[in-house]
Amino acid sequence: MPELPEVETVRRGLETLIIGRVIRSVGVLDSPKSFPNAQGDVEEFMIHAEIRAVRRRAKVLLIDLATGYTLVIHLKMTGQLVYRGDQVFGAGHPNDSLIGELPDRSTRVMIEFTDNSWLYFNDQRKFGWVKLIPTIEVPNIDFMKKVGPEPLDADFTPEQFIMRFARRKNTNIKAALLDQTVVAGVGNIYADESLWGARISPKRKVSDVTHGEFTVLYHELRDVMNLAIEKGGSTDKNYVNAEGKRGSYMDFARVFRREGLACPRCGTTIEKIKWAGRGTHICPNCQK
DNA sequence: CACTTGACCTGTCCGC
DNA sequence: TGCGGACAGGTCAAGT
Repeated sequence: MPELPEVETVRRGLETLIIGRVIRSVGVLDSPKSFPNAQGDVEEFMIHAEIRAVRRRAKVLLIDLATGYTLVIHLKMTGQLVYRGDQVFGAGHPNDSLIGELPDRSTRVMIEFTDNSWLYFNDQRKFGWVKLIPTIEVPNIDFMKKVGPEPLDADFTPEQFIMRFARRKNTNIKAALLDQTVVAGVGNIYADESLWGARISPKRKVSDVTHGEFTVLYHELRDVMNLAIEKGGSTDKNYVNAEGKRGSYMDFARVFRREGLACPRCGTTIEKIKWAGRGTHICPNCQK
C-alpha cells in the first residue's frame, strides 16, 4: 500500500505530532509477528524515552528515541500509523477520516505518551512490522544496505537513475522500477503513473528503453511523486496519514485504477492487465 | 548473480 | 444471502 509519497506524508505528520513526547507505555497486541523483538528491550529502551526525530528511508519510517534506539517501521500493504491526542483535528469533512475509535481490531501496537495521547500501529494483513534497533545499527540492516537511492534527493541525477538499471537489463521496465534495490520507494501506483507519463509500456525490456526515454521517465517519476506528496498520498482502501485522514492523489491519477475510462492524453480506453505479478494499468495507444 | 513465482495475512468484491 | 475464488498498494525466500 504505502509507497514513498504515503510514507513521507506519514513522516511529516508524525514529525509535527510526536517529537518531544515521552513514552509512558507500550502495548503489543500481535507479537512476534508485528513486533518481533518486542520482549525485553521495550522496557529498557522505550519506556520513558523521548521522541527525538522521525525519518524516512525508502518506504521505511524511522522514529529515533532519546535512548539511542530507533523504531524501524514498515507499513507494507495495509499498515497505518495514527496519532490520537486530546485535541480535535480539523473541523474537516467526516469522510476525511477513514477510521473510528482506536484501538480497533487491526491494531497491533499501541504507544501511550505521558500526556495521555497515543500512537497506534494498525495493520489488517499483518505484513507490516515494527522493530526496535540501536540507532547506529539501522544503516547495517539488510534492507538499508541493499536499497537504492532516494529518487527525490536534490542531487539524484538522470544519469544516476539510468545507471541503476544496468543490473536489470533482461527484465521488463515495470519489474525493474518496482525493484527497491534499483531505486527506493517506487510501488505499483507510481510505477504505472510514471510509465504512462513517459509513454513507455511496462512490458518493454529494460535494455530496449532508450537513454532519452529513461530521462523522461526520471522526470515523470519525480514529478508524480512530488505531486502525490503535495496531495497527501493515494488512498485506495487503507492508507491514511498520521491523523487518520485520506490522501487525494487518486483524484489526479491518469491510469491507476482507471481501467475502462478514457486516457486523459489520447482518449483511448485504459486497460488493466496482469504484469510483473501485479495489476498494471496502461493506455494501449500511447504507451509503446 | 539475475529472474520468476509463490508465500505471508485478512478482507472485500464478483460471479454463480 | 451464501459460497468459492480472485484480488489487493510490498517484500522475501525459494526455485530455475
